[in-house]
Amino acid sequence: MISKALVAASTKPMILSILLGGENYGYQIIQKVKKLSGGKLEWSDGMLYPVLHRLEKEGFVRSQWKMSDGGRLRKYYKLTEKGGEELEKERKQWLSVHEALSKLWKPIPA
Amino acid sequence: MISKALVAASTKPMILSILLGGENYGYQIIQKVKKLSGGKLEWSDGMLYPVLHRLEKEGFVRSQWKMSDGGRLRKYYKLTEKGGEELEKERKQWLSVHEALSKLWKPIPA
DNA sequence: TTTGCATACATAGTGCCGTTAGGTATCTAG
DNA sequence: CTAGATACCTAACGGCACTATGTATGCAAA
Repeated sequence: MISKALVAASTKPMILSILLGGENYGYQIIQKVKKLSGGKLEWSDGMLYPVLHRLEKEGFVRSQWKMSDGGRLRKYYKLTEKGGEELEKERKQWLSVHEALSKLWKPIPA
Repeated sequence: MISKALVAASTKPMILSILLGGENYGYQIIQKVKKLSGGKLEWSDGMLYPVLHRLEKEGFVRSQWKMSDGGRLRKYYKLTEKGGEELEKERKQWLSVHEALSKLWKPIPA
């Protein structure tokens, strides 16, 4: 179980990073996150869709309804240029914090 | 500037980690965080004190008023055993998420 | 000496956002 | 035909950082 705060901090960079690898639909993103984390991160759909809508509203992703081979309608999301820039900012922020925490977790400082 | 969500996710592990190295008072924690992050993380006191109170209420830290050499009263916080266990949980969660993100950020997968 | 800044603690109101819960619809397997 | 997975959506609730504000002390510059 991952804490709420940590989920909140990782959703945006995680989604943008996944979309960096190509377009995905919502349900697919949930499955990828689960697999990527080895089952530790299990997102609910009720959490994901509002985030996707917000990201689209802010111009970081763009969506498109498409018919899958199975004749099923899905909403695919892809990263925009602005979203790519945002991802880079998010990534830098994450790494800054991670670095600070890593310093504290290293038993023997240089 | 670090996003609100990322700050929220890192405050608890960061504070507990700092207290792992010995007792500290509030203002001191803010300064250490700033230094540790190279100035990227600048916590406001209005954010920190409620967190410390909450951590104490939950039994993760214990506080004690002490007179400093300069004759100044300060509230020192130290990690409890329970707080140490909590830190370990927080650390594992953080590393899980970090690992998942790292996979997405590695251009060439194995 | 008084003005300003850093130090040092505290609380209240606001707003964001994950969580929980509930709703609709299609596809597949038993 | 029915149960579960797939696939999308929204509303109410609660936790928590942020901002603003208040109090008090020590120190240095004007």
